[in-house]
Amino acid sequence: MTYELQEAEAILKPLFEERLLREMLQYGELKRFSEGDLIMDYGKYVRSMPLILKGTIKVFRQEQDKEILLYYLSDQETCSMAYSCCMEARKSEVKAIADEDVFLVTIPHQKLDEWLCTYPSWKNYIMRSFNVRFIELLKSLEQIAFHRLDERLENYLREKSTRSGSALVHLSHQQIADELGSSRVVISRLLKHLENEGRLLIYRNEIKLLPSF
DNA sequence: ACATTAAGTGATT
DNA sequence: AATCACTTAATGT
Repeated sequence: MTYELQEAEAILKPLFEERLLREMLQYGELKRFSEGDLIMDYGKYVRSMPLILKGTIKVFRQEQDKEILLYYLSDQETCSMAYSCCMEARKSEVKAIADEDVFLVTIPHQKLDEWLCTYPSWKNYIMRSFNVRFIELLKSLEQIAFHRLDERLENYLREKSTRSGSALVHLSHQQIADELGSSRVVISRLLKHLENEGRLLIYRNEIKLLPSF
């Protein structure tokens, strides 16, 4: 057994029952991507569903000329969009890019549906994934509907900071603008304002959140 | 020293 | 809150 298989097995073991785990390793394909790699693009047929073993993926959606970040996928998560796409053999409506090095296993579409009937742990996993994404979507809907950009920016920075466990967030104003669906100029202004209030410090490509944040 | 990229700012919509 | 046009500052070669 290769090292890759062992690694995959170790990660999946706590999630699924033994027989499903065997099938998964038998029919699934293990893939690795490096930071920045294009994993899925608009218009490509989705014939398998990825299950992330390690790393983070950003999922985007394009509407006219704008592109917005839909969500991140991380360890042990799967893409609900991919699920519905490949069940109906539709083309991808999203683009996925590796945010950091990614190790994943792809489940062929025939198995998705088959396992749903045979393995309770698979059904639970799929249901939970949909639920997690749904809750998250409700949250971002609430953010957009009820909070102004300055509040969203603060929440965004807070999340980045706690996620990385550091008060230093290394992102350019442009990157932040892209993720919040705003423009660089606006983000720069809001950040400047927060800096004047003494709540953070701005460096090049880096923002330091002060204790008062 | 020069080019490139990031950030700051006033004016306009 | 977005866009434009322009400036200033930081970094890379």
